[in-house]
Amino acid sequence: MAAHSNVSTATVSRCLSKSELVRPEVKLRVEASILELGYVLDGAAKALKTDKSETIGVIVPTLEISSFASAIQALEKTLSDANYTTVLAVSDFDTEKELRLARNLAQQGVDAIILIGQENDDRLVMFLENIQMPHVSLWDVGKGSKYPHIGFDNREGLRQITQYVLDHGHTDVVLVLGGGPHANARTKQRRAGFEDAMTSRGLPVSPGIIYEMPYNPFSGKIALERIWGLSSKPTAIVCASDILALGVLRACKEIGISIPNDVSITGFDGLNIMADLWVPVTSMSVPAREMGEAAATYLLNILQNRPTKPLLELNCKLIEGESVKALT
Amino acid sequence: MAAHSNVSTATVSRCLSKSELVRPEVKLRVEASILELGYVLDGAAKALKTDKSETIGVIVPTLEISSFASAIQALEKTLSDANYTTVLAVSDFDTEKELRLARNLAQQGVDAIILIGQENDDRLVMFLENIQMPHVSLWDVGKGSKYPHIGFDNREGLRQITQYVLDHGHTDVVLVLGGGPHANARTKQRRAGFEDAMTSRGLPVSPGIIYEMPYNPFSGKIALERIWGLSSKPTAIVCASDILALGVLRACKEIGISIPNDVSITGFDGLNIMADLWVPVTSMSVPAREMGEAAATYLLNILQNRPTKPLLELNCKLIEGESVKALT
DNA sequence: CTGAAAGCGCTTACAG
DNA sequence: CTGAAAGCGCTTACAG
Repeated sequence: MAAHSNVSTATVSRCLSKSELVRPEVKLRVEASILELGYVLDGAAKALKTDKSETIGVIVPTLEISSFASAIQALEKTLSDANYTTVLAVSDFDTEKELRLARNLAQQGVDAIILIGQENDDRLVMFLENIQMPHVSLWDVGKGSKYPHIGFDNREGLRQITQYVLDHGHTDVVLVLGGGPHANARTKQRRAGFEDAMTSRGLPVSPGIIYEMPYNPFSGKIALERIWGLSSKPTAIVCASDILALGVLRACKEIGISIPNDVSITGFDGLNIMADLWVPVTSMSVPAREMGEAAATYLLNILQNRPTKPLLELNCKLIEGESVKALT
Repeated sequence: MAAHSNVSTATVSRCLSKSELVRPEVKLRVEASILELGYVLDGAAKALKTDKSETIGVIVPTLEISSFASAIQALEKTLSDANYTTVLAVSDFDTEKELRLARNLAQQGVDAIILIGQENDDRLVMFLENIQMPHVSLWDVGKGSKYPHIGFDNREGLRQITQYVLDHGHTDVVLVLGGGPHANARTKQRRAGFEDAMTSRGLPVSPGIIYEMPYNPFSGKIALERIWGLSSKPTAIVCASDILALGVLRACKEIGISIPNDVSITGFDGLNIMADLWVPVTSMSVPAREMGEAAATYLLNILQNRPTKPLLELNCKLIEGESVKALT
């Protein structure tokens, strides 16, 4: 390569960097050789020398939740516009796998790591701190954490949507919550938000009105069946996530329960299809793209030594459907 | 690191590889040091030396089509189980960006590249062939291409679903097709499949019954408005993708067109929410996970010099909804 | 403006 | 079973 254009490897390197230290005629010669030989710079060698890979890792529980996919798409765009590459790892809600993936990404040489919708496991963040890997967590404002977070207030969001239900005259309300083995900080906050709204109205929150289930669409069905077996049925079911709401909805359809006439339902996450379901479901839209973009921008700032503010709180937005009936 | 456990770097390296050439006691000492010092192997140096990064690149048009996300999730799982890392790039349906991303991935040192739902651009595959980068394309069986493909027969799939519509007694059928700037081989095949079904029944296929639109949900709405403005309205609208069908469906709801009473609709892609829309939409399910898995397995075989078969054709599956009315 | 040379942190024949 | 040494392909002071 260098030989082919009669220059040193140093000059080739300078041509490839922005350096305008190279004489135009030489540069042209080198560029011709690059094209002719189909030369592709070896990123590994560059990374070894410079200790920068221009690569950022993302760990996400699943791609099958469309708001996670949106966030990733947004951050990938921001990174790729800055000539950074996104390295993707899917943890499948598995704390151990998450750690393994982080270790793997670190070894792979990513310059920073973005954690999306992370589980409630300190070891991961500790590991990143130990190896001094820049990082930021999304989907949570990380109250009480001193590590960088970009997210929204899950507690407040759930409080708002519950309040919306209460404002429609419901007093007999249950909560369906993703939890069990997947319980994480978000889950706890969402539960707390529900409780906030209830108690502020003087409504009792007995453990019996909270259905904590594994996080998948089948749980919604199981929850609905249990709820519908009660002697005194609630008038509204608040779901802490759209996936669960979808499961509840499907079960209602099967059994022939009419929404919102027989029971009202709300979701949370603002999945873009909630409005298109057979009953448009009232849900809370989450700032997915904004979080993705903000995370990418934040880390690019860090890596390029620009001043930046680490902890950012964005807003949810209530999306009104037709799944909540006003009780008079 | 090597000093800390009183061995050479060679021995450390051997401990990290599977090599059982190291005495157990030495190995223990080294492992203790690794833990104590929080040592993380430098992947860039390893890649430079071995010319393997154990990293595979994926280029996808968007993550916001859930079948693409499913495929990626499946392939990521397969790769990560084999200790490979997935590098993600989103092309946004942009042929130029796609090329840029491929170049970037190559430079980054990925060992192979998976192309998902690629545009009809030979330059990309040519580039990969030139630099001898192993690759495989998904979402198409690549009839007539000598390069590795894993996919399904788009033409046959569209033929089948059109046939299903015709079998329900429809003779006045139109096709809504993603195309325009995003026209690709798939689009052409789907169109051909529609034509196959029509002509096999002796039905005419005038250009006027094919609505080729940009690929997004808004197009569905525009198409529906144009179709509904016709003096003689069709009894069925075949959509070449679920996203378009969703757009058409939304427009019908707005205008107050009842499905399937006023008009029948079908989709294509088998997005997992089609069955949950306000009218469950008959669609063709695409083997997304299977393609993702097969692609990962195929490339792992290539990279590890195992014999493997490159061109694989999987099957679609008709998912019956309630969006097609039987005409008597 | 350009080149010679060192060195990034690994792996791997080669000796022993 | 272990170590000394070469070398992977870059970048970057340092000279000139």
